[in-house]
Parts: sequence; structure tokens; C-alpha cells
Amino acid sequence: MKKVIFMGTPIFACGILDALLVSDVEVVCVVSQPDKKIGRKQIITPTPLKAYAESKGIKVIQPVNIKLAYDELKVYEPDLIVTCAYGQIVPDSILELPTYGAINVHASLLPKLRGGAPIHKAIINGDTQSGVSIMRMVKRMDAGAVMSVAKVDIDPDDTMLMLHDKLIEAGAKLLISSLPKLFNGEAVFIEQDESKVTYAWNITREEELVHFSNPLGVIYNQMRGLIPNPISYGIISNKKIKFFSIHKNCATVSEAIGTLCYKNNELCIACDSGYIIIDELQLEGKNKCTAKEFYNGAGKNYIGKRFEV
RNA sequence: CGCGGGAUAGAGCAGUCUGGUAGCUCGUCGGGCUCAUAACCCGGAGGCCGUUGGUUCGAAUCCUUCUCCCGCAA
Repeated sequence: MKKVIFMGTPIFACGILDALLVSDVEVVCVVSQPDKKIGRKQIITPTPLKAYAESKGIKVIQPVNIKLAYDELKVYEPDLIVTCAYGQIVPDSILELPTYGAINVHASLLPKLRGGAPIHKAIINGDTQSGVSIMRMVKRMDAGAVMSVAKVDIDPDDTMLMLHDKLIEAGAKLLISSLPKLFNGEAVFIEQDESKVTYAWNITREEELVHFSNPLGVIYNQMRGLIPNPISYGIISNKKIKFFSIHKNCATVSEAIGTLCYKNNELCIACDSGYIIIDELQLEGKNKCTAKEFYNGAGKNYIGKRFEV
């Protein structure tokens, strides 16, 4: 059996690791980012991949800097390195360690959406199709030659989570079907067209703020592209409201843009060509709740007021 | 001790500043109306007001101890 070292960090990587575990290779070691302090209490939390790998009884190492892990990885005499959203640049010395080199599973149709947030950005951009790509790792981020691709359709109402799950499934299948080709030399690597490169950098705080002066479709894409993480928000009466679950309703709008209204038992926000209807939300300082709960309580005071646009 | 909001009926909240009968919108249960309803009308049940100690004739309310939740910042 071929010996594989797997590198990754978030939940997405867990699904890809699963594919390796059911395929005809031996995962000798998992590399993940160091445990980080998370949340208000700064509790040290293992990465999702670390927790998952350990539950499967796989050795996990977490170098602060991957460059320093060369000797540790070398002893495994790997045949292949597979990465997926690891989060550190892996140096050439390590990439050249395995017989078959190093490949990466990336959640976009390269050369589009290189970077750390390809799933979010695909939806925010309003794309109708995305996918996963498996490519050779090189020094530049997500820039290596591509050996296989699987396309996935994005439905108009998909959230980031829905697309995320579709891409895990597609990525897992793609990896399983790609490994044999790689090992028997049938794999064909095609360089990316550098003229068509786009980037999907990590979401910034500013990108989470909804501007209701934007077109309805833009707002809707932004909101669903950030569900369930990191979640979009608006500001009303100097309070922050996070939008956890929403849908939209195209209609003629009589209220001023950004007005919070209650119509037909639904909590909605007036936009240019329709309403964003809120199903679940969270007011700053409060717990997440349904629109109805919000309306029964504190929310009534906000009806008729306007979000900052 | 990073900054701030919060804990009141099954849920979401008001009441706290200015101490004096526990309230609102829902849900739930019962009854009524209706061809019918998640609609409407009437009625009921359901609270140690987060925890500790104090002030007071009297505390959800003022002072105090602790616990937990949330937004931000990292």
C-alpha cells in the first residue's frame, strides 16, 4: 500500500481524509495547524481535522512552521502528500520528499478562485457553477498544474454550507478516482491559464456587513454565501443584527431601502427590488432566535426603523 | 482582571433609574364562532424574577458574592 501524508485543517479536510481512508492507501500521518485559542474564553481547541484524525487512530503532528517538520516527515518515507486547506505554505524540500510528489484538493474550478475562501466567494459572486480541482502543489498558492476536475452546480438558494457539503462529496469522489491514475502514470497535468486567474481571499469583517443600498440579488448572494460562517450582519439603531437564515421575495417595494418591516407574519427588510425575509437572526448581546421570537420580544421596537445602508 | 450587553411563565421580552398586587406578544389547555382555518372572540393553567449575603416595615427593583449566556476585540 502506498503511504500517504495528509495535511489539512478545517471540516472540509475531514471529508477528503475520509476518501483516503476508504481508498487503497495507508495514511501514515496527518499534519494540521497547531491548536488555537478560540472564542471569548480563549479555550484551546483542536482543529477539526486533528480531532477527526485522532478519532480514527491516526498520528497527528502540528508544527508551528511546516518548514521545521522536514525530518519528522521524512521518517515516514511517504509515497504521496495530499493537502486540503492546510493553511501553511509547504516548502519545496517537503513537496519533493514523496515518490509521487504532492497534490492539493482545492474547492474551486482553477484557475478561478485561488485562495482561502473559494466556497464563500463562489456564492457571493453569484456563480452558478463551481467544483473541485486536484493539482500539483507548487510554491505559489493554488497555482500548480491541474490533473482532474469535478464540476458542481450551485443552486440559486444554496448557502455556503450546502455548497461546502456538495464539494466535499465531489472532492472525495474525485480524489478516489484520481489516485490510481497518479500511481500508474496515466495522470495528465495541465498548466493553469494564468490570464484567467481570480482570487478568493479570506472574508474580511467589512465583507460581512450588508449594505442594503446594493441590489437585492447582491445582498442575497452575500448573505447566503456567509451562512453558517462567518455570518453577515446589518446595523440598526446602533445595534448589530446577524442574519442566520434568510430567503428573498422579489416584489415592488414601498418602504424606504433598509426598512425593517413585518408583513404576512414575516420579518423582512426592504431592498431595491424586493424583500430579504429573515427566518433566524441574532441581536447583539442576545441569543440566536427565530424571526417570530424576535418579533414577540425585543424586535417590535425595531419595526419601521432602517438599517444603515 | 481587554471593552460592552444580558439572566423575569415553555419561547421571546417589558418592568429596575424613582422599592409597594408579576405584566406584554406568542405557545399551551378549555370553551365559543365558522363550510373551514395557522384566522377571530372568551376563559384557564403555568414564576424562588440566575446564585450568595446585606439594606429596608417591605426588594425583580438598591448594595454585595458567585455562576452561566451573548456581541466586540484578539
